[in-house]
Amino acid sequence: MASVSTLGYALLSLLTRGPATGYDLTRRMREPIGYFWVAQHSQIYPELARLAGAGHVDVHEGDGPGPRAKKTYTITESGRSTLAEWLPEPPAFQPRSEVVLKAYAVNSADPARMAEMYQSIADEAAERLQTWRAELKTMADQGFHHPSHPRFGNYAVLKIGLESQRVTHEWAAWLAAELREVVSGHDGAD
Amino acid sequence: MASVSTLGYALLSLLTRGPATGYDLTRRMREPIGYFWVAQHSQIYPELARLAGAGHVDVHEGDGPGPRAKKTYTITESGRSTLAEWLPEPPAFQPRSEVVLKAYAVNSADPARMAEMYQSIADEAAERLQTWRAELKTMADQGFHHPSHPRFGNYAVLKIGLESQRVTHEWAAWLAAELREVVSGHDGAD
DNA sequence: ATTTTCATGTAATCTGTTACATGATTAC
DNA sequence: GTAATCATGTAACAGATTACATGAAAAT
Repeated sequence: MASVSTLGYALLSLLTRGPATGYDLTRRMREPIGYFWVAQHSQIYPELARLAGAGHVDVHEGDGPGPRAKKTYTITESGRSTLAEWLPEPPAFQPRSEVVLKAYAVNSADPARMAEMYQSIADEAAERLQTWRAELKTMADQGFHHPSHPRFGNYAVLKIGLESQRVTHEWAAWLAAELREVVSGHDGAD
Repeated sequence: MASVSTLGYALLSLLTRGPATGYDLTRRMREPIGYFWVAQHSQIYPELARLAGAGHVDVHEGDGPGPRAKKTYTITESGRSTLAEWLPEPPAFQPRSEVVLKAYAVNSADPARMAEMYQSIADEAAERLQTWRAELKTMADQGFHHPSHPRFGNYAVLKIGLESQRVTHEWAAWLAAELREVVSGHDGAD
């Protein structure tokens, strides 16, 4: 009884949205769950084979565009119940942010260059914030914001994605401004 | 010229706060940078050896409590400049949150149990929020909030940590409330 | 004509976790 | 006396990234 990895559960979650090929899943792993969970196709293909071996997904082979057959995966009852058991278990926190790590060591580098870097982070976050805000609105218009809607999960993920970008934007902009103050020389003692 | 891993840079960052043993670094890797970067001692010891081999840290061996010598590491000029070059480079985003992944699949599980789980997450975040708020105040009282203070990095990390917990708290509480509504049956159509 | 998209796989490498292993000193 | 803290290491395994490899069809 090979236990399922977190990536396996991520794939099962994606397959609750409907059958898909490994290729499809690689793309779906970007929006919106990809804002919080990433995987390359080289990781996805072997994992799908494992899930199929465990009976959590069914495979249908058809003609492919390239030299190999195209495989469409469908979640099975076993897959659904395995997923349902895993979901309410207390999830692990997994930090690890290079953005924040660099802030920890911020005074070990040139403040002007660090200010530039954090300003870029702030700008990118602001852009994402705008895009995702529009996406969230579209989802709400489609009724995804109702907790019983089958795509409520997409809505919930985008919602925290939005808030995370807002926090990143505000924090990075603050940090960039503080660093620019150091550069300009007047430190503004309070 | 073996290039330094992200963990290596994390250790160099910690060593800018002063010399330390691998054991010390394992503990320092918890507060506050540990809120955003974690590592076990089994990963830290070999990495310190690599940094020493590359000349980024100096080692001083002394009497240890156990069968082996106690090694105290100090960052070198080479270590400082390597760190300073890495810092302004655009950092990689590394998502990967089990908490959010589970939200993506939230309607594949029992809503009552999921509501409980997210309520726990919300409660834990609220607790951390309180603790970290107090810590941030202590830091500000010590002058860490000035960008030229050698421990400004600690302050900056704690600041985003706080905001992240706030967002997690609000989002998880919202999600738990929505799920409880599903359980109680009246969905409140808008 | 060339690039992008569709589609699947493997190999080598790197990163990270869990478990094993040792032993002195200090606090309860 | 027992548990926690100090202190360092290795081995086995699991998870993830980068690069290699193939090839048709559609779009530019």
